[in-house]
Amino acid sequence: MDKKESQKPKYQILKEYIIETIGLEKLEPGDKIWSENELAQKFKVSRHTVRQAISQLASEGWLYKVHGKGTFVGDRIRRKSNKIKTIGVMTTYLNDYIFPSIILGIDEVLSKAGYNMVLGCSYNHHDKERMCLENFIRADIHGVIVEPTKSALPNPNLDLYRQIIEKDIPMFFIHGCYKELDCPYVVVDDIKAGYIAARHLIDLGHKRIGGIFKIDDIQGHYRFKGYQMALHEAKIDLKDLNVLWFDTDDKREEFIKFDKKMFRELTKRCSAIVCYNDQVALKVMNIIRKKGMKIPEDISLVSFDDSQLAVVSEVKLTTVAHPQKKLGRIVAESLINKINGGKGKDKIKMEPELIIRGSTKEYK
Amino acid sequence: MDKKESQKPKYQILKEYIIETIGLEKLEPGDKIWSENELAQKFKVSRHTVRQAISQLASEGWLYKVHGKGTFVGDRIRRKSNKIKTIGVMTTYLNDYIFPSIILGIDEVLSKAGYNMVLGCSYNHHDKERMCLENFIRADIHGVIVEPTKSALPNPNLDLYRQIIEKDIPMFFIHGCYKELDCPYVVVDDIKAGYIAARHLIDLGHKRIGGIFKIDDIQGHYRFKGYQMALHEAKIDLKDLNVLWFDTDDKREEFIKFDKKMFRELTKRCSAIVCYNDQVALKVMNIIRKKGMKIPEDISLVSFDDSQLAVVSEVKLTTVAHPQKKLGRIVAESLINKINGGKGKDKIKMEPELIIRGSTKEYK
DNA sequence: AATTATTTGTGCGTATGTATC
DNA sequence: AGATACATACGCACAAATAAT
Repeated sequence: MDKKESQKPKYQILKEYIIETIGLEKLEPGDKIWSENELAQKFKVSRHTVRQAISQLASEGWLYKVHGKGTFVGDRIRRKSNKIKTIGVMTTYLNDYIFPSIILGIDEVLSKAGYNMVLGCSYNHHDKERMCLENFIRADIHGVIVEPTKSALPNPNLDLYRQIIEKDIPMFFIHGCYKELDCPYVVVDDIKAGYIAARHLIDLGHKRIGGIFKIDDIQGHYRFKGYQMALHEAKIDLKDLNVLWFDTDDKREEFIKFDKKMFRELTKRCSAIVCYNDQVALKVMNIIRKKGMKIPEDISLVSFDDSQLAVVSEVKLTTVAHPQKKLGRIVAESLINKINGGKGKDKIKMEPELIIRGSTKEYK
Repeated sequence: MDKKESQKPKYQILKEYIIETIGLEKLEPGDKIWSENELAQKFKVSRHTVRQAISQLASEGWLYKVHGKGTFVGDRIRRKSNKIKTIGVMTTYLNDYIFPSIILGIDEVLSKAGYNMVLGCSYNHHDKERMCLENFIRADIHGVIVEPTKSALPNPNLDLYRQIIEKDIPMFFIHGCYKELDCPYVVVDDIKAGYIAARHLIDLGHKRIGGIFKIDDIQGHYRFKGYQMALHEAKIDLKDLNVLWFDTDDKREEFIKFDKKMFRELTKRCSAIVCYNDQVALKVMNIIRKKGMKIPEDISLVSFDDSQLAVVSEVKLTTVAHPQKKLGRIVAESLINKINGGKGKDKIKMEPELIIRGSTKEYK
């Protein structure tokens, strides 16, 4: 047993002892520790050895020394890194839609707690996502908030996420989480949201209810699932033809590349459509209007998120609200709590809320 | 002259010599440097002193040591920027208005160049501004982009700005610059913008042209100045009563705290109003509409920025466009250029452009 | 205001251990 | 096996900063 200890250099043992004792004796930052000579006597080593141990601890931030006064316990905040704590935040988009509000909520909490926020944006592409993550890791951040990129698809950047987890850097996902990772998250209950949306239409008497969902996003799948559940509960057959799927690139370029014929069919067959989000609803609204049909008289629309867009057009959108700023605040608070070693809820689901406006109407 | 040198400890002198020599002899990472004994003989110091110098340099990344082999020049890439370069960006607001677009433009350039972006938000208050700046400085960033807080008022945080300048951290302002600092900036030519706005109304035949401007913002002053110039040029007397001023807090809370009577007078006296920005124009529009007057039939409005808000209401705003994303890109590019030691333009003025929509009409 | 004790900072000499070639 | 180079460790001396007397 002596061997194991004696394999370690004496200064190493001393270092460990000092760190341990700081913890045990509950020394606060600024408290004085023993002088070099005291330690040397106590451990029966030379002062040189003590100095080696102490100077290394000092350069690591555990201690600081003042000439002529003594050696003191370092500022605990500075122990891990001299620098201010920084949180990496990555979302799929930055300036659009609900994202500014989410980021605002995060910033409110982080800046109040004295954290810096490093912002990255994946533009919902895996290569950009990878770049951001690499930046985060290199920047030596203290926590991460991520909105996953194409969360319903296999992710090529899981190695980086695992690296973050292995480094014990607290990480929260928002909106969804890669199913391969078991990570804390704050999400809106999208299944419920989908259910609420469809249920609202059913309650209004609609029976032929179509849906447009995003296929590369886990939120799209969940909202679809809720929609499906509501229809099933109401014993309405879900016809595959009534559901259209699109993906990120469709949306960004000119949206709804999917067969125009299919869309025409959809509007003919259905009296109501559940739209993946407000953006989609607006585009659908424009197309329908161009066909000479009216909303909500001819077709009812329900969308998701309650973004600024929802109230922009003449017909305000009935939409299932996303908590936006509140979600930002909650995820930031949870993350800080985790960083400070607190035991909070790991998986948080926020309740969606239906906001009824002008885009839905009773089916006569 | 010997004194100065001898005040420094020997190991310090040695450290400097070693760093210098690496540069002079163009030693590449991986090259071996002299052994501890060689250095000790060469400088006539003890080997212990050499070790002190070398071990510090090693912990700083300049050198690395291999037991039994020797001491080697460290990886140069790791030397200067082991950590990724980070740019601090502070704006007055985050989620509103044109700011998401500006930030997007900055992010596009920075992330492509491999920089991280640390985002801060002053909410246009000096205390928040101070917090952000302190964070930036502590975070050891490589460059700063700032939209000044209450740029027309004396600033209590100039000490921090000066600290940044003294540290030779490249800094660009956007939208305006504190007059006490001589800093690089990228701005919209707000005087010209103000001129264009008023000129447009004059060209439409308006003679009684009011204005609403922001008093704590330098942009407000410049836009007013342009407005003034246009009126003067057209030999229209500028009546003080036709100009209203508001400040940040007015806007944030319930806007236009200024005497309602004055505002009523303004709408009676004028056939057109130049509004500080789209937000103000929308509020003014609402008030005017409540009075039963119509835009642009009864009163013409010109605003600034061409934000998303400009096209939200039924009557789309005639507005002098802010380049938004482009401004973000330009300031980010300029900053990176400066960081890399390039000689670019320091003071950049971007041209505003009038976008004519539905809120202005010929004066009959 | 000067002195003294304490504490860290700098520096030298020496000895032994261990990794590499 | 031996030479070389770094790693650990001890002891000593003096300088410089600090605090208390």
